[in-house]
Amino acid sequence: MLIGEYEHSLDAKGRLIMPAKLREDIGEKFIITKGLDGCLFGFSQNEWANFEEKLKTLPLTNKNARDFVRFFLSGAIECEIDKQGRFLIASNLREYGAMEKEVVIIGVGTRIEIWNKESWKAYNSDENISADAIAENMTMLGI
Amino acid sequence: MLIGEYEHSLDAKGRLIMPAKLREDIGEKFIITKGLDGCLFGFSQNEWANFEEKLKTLPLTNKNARDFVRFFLSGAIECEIDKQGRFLIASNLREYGAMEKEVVIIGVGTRIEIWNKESWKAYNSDENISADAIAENMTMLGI
DNA sequence: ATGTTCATATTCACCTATAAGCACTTTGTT
DNA sequence: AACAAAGTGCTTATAGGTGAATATGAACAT
Repeated sequence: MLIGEYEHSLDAKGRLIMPAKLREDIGEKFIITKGLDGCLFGFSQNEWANFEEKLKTLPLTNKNARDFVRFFLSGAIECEIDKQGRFLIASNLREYGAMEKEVVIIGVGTRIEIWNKESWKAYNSDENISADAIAENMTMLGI
Repeated sequence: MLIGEYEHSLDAKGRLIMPAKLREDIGEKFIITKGLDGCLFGFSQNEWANFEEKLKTLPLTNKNARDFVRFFLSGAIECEIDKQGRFLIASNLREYGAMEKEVVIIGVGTRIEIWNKESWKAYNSDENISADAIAENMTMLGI
């Protein structure tokens, strides 16, 4: 189970440390791709395989399906963690996530998310995320 | 599995580097043809065989189906990657894709797509691709 | 407090993939 | 035969990716 929030920084070549606590669950090789709300998603190979299976069933003739598949597959790349615990974030993904130096990595159960630190702070600001609203949704889900 | 996004440029003779990460999966010889949404499609020999099979099942009696088959088969050409990792894009296909110099190659699972860089940027603009639509599709697929 | 260990940050050096230029070959045209 | 156009192959330069070494700093044990 991928959980927690970790602050780290990209090196000059765009590499990032995978927090030690996530390393085992995410695996030595994993996949990152464009996510929602301006972050990047990272999946373990197992989780990604599930996802790919679903994408394969979508019809080529449907424009909406093409868009969806293009978004995730063209944005995806396999990463490998090096001996020092780092992995490279491809330049197009760094650009998509507006990442320069300080980033936040969070565990979200089945995946990790990589955020530009500023975006993460903005996303978590009171205007955007309120504990009350979250509590309300919890009730809806019967938690 | 063909994934990722790569920016490269055509040389003066219309040749293009096949990104190192796609080279193994696409094979030394592969097929490119006219694609949808203004790009070119590229298939490995295996995937092309699959695709041809599907085209064969379409009813010749249906004008739409005839058009569809003609579109893909008439545009198709076999390409070979040279020692330096490049392949030639036939001039009619370059013309179809409005390609001059800067192009983007993406992996989309079973095929690659070759886009004029400008068209790709336009395709990915907010007006065209909405996060809401993607999120909705994700929910539908149970991701 | 001091020393030890582990995780992360930083720097540098090397190597590979790609870009770009040029020359040669082939093909088709006049 | 001479030429132009298109295709092929080689060479060199460079940016970006990769790996190693070292520095920093926090956590923990003595």
